[in-house]
Amino acid sequence: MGITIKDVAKKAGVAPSTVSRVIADNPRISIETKKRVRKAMKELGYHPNINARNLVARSSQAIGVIMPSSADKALQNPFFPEVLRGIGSYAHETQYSLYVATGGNEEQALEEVKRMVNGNIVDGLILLYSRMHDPIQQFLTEKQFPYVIVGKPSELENEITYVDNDNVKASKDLTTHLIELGHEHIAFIGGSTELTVTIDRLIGYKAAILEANLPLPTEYMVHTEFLKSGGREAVAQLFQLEQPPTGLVVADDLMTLGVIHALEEAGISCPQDVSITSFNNLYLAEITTPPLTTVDIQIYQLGVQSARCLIEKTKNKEEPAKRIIIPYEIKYRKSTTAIKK
Amino acid sequence: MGITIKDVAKKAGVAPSTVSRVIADNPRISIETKKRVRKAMKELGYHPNINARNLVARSSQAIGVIMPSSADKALQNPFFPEVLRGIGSYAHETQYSLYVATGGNEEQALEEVKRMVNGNIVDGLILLYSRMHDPIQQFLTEKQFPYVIVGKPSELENEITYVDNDNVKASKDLTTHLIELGHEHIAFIGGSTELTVTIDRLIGYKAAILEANLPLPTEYMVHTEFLKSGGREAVAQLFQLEQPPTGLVVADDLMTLGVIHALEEAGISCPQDVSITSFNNLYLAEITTPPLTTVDIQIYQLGVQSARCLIEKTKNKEEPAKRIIIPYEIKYRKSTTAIKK
DNA sequence: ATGAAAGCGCTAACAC
DNA sequence: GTGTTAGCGCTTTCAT
Repeated sequence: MGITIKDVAKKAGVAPSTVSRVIADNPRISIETKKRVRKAMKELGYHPNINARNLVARSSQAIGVIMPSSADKALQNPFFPEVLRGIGSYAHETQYSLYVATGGNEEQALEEVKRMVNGNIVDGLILLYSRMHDPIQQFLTEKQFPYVIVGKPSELENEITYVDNDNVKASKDLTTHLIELGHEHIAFIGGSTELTVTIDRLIGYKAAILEANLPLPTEYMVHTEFLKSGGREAVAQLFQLEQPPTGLVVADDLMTLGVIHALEEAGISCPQDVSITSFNNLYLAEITTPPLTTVDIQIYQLGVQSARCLIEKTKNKEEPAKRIIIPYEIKYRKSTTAIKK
Repeated sequence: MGITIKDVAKKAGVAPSTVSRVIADNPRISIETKKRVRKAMKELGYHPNINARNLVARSSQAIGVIMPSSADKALQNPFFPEVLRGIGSYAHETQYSLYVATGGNEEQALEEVKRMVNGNIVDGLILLYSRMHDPIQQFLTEKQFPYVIVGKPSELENEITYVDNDNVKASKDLTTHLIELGHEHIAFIGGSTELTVTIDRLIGYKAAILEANLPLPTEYMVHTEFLKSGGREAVAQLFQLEQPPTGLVVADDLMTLGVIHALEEAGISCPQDVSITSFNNLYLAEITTPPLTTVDIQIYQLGVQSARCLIEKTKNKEEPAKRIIIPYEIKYRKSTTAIKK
C-alpha cells in the first residue's frame, strides 16, 4: 500500500535521490527532469511519507498546543477555539501540523507533554495558559525544548518567549473609563490568583484607582473560580457591603455573563445600578443584555503570533527569547454609563 | 542527540532486537533480561522515537479531528472544546495523539485532510460536523480511509459510522413540553439547512406540532446563520407576524442567547411573553437570564464515543459501520412556563 | 530466549 | 545535473 519515491523514480527513469530533490525543489535539478518527475508523481498519485521524512530530518514539522487541564470548566471558554484557529491558520500556511493535548488533569497533561517531546512528535509547544509553579514549564525549560506561552510567564520573564496583551494597561484603561464616567466605587472580579492574567488585570485596576485617589478597600477585590457558579458568590460578597460598588471590572466576558445574571437575580440592573467592564470581546459580548464594554484582546492574533514565534524558534534554536505584545482595543457598549447623581 | 535502542542494548548487554521486544513486552523474553533492559532504559533516559516506530509500523497512533471551516463564527461555540476534551480524554487513555485541523476555508480544510491522510500522519479522522455534499467526506470515502462523524451523515447513513443524539426525538420532546405547557403557537429557529443537525431538530419539532394538531405556518420555521447577528432577524421576522409565537424551539444555546437579547430589545420578555427551549446545555445555559430549558446532549460523551469508535475501526478495518446514539436529558429551567390564559 | 540482518521510505553526503 | 550509497531508529522475520 502506498506509492514510494522508488516507484516514481522508476516511472520517470531517474534515481530516487533525484525524486527527493525534486520534492525539495532543489535548484540543481534541470527543469526538464523536474517536469518529468512531477508528471510521474501526479500519474501515480504519489504522496511523501511524512514519517520517513521526519525520521531522517529529525523534526516533525508539527507543533503542539497544550490546553489548561480541563478539570475546571474554563475550557468551555470560546477563547480556546479562537486561539486555536489563529494557531492553526499560521500552521497551515507554513505546512506545519497541529497537535493538541487537553490534559484531563495536571498529571496527564505532563504525561502528554513528555510523550510529545520525548517521542519527537512535535518540534515545539505553545502553552495556552500561564501558571505559577507549573511542572510542564519546568520540564520544558530543563530540556531546553522550544516553547512559547500565550499569556505572561510568572517567572523568568526575560528568558521565555511569550505573546500577550498589555493587560495592566488595558485594565487601567478600563478602570479609568469608569472613573471618568463618575464612578468612585469600583470593584474588581478576577479569576484564580495563580493565573498571571488575573494578576496583571488586578494591578492595572489598582493603579487606576490609586492614581485617582479613590478608596481601595480589600473587599473590592474578589477572586472566584473562573467560571464556577457564574460569579454568584462574588456578587453576593460585593453587594452586601455597606458601600457596594457602582462600577465593576471583570476579568472575562464569560464570567461577566454570570455576574450579570447574579445581579439580576438580586434585583440590581446593569447599567442603571452598576456599570460593568470586561475582557476578551468574545462573540457573546455583543449579544448579552446589555452588550458589554469589553477589551478586544485580539485572540486570533494571539494565536497567529504565538505560532509564528514558535516556528521561528524551532528553526533557529538560538533565537533569543522575546515578548510580543498584541495591541488591544476597548469596545464601548451599553454595559457602562455615567453615574447618576 | 537522543538515546537510541542501540545505546540501551549495549548498556544492557543485549541485542537491539531484544530491547525492542522488551518495549513491546514480548512474552518470550525472560523476566530477568526484561528487568535488566528496563533498568538500562531508565538510567539512560531512553524514549522511543515515534517516527521510526511509525515508519515501520505503517501507523501513526494518532487521530485527526476536523473542525468545521472557521469562516463563520460557529467555532466560537463552546461545543467544540468540549467534544475535543472528550476525544482527548479517550485518546490519552489509549496512548493516541490528537491532531486537529481548523481549516480556514473549505479548500484549506480539504488540503489539510489530504496531507494528514496521504502523509500517514493519522490513522483515522473524526469530523466535527456533518454537511451535505462535503468534498472531505467524498475524499475519505473514496480512499476508504477510516473516519467517524459526530452528528449524522447526510447520506449513506448505513455505511458511515457516526455518533449522535436522537435529535428528532429530543426536539419532539422539547416541543411537546411547550405544548403541554399550553402553548399553541410555537416557532422553530434553526441554523443552516445544510446541517443535518438542523434538519433533524426541525423534523422533531414538526412531528410534535402535527401530532398535536396545531397550526404549522411556514413562517414559523426560521433559519438563520448559526450565530450571526444573534438571531435578531429571526426574532424580527417572527414577532412581526399577525400571530407571533408564544413558544420557541431554538437549535443551539448560543443562538438562544442572541434570541433573548433581540427579544429584550423588542420589549418582549422571556418567559413572561415567550417560552424558550434550546439545545446543548452549554455551561452558559445556566447563567443566562433566565436560565435555559435545554437538552443536555452530553457533548463530552459524544467526543469520547467517537474516539472509541474510530480507534476500534483503525485497529480492525473490517469493523462494520455503526451508529452510536448518546442519550440526552432535558434540563428544565426558567425559560419555559405555562401559557397565561 | 536471544541475536543477526533486512528493510520501512526518505534524505544527504559523496561520487562522477 | 544526476546516480550511488549509507544511514535515520525501529520492528520483525529467520536463525540458533
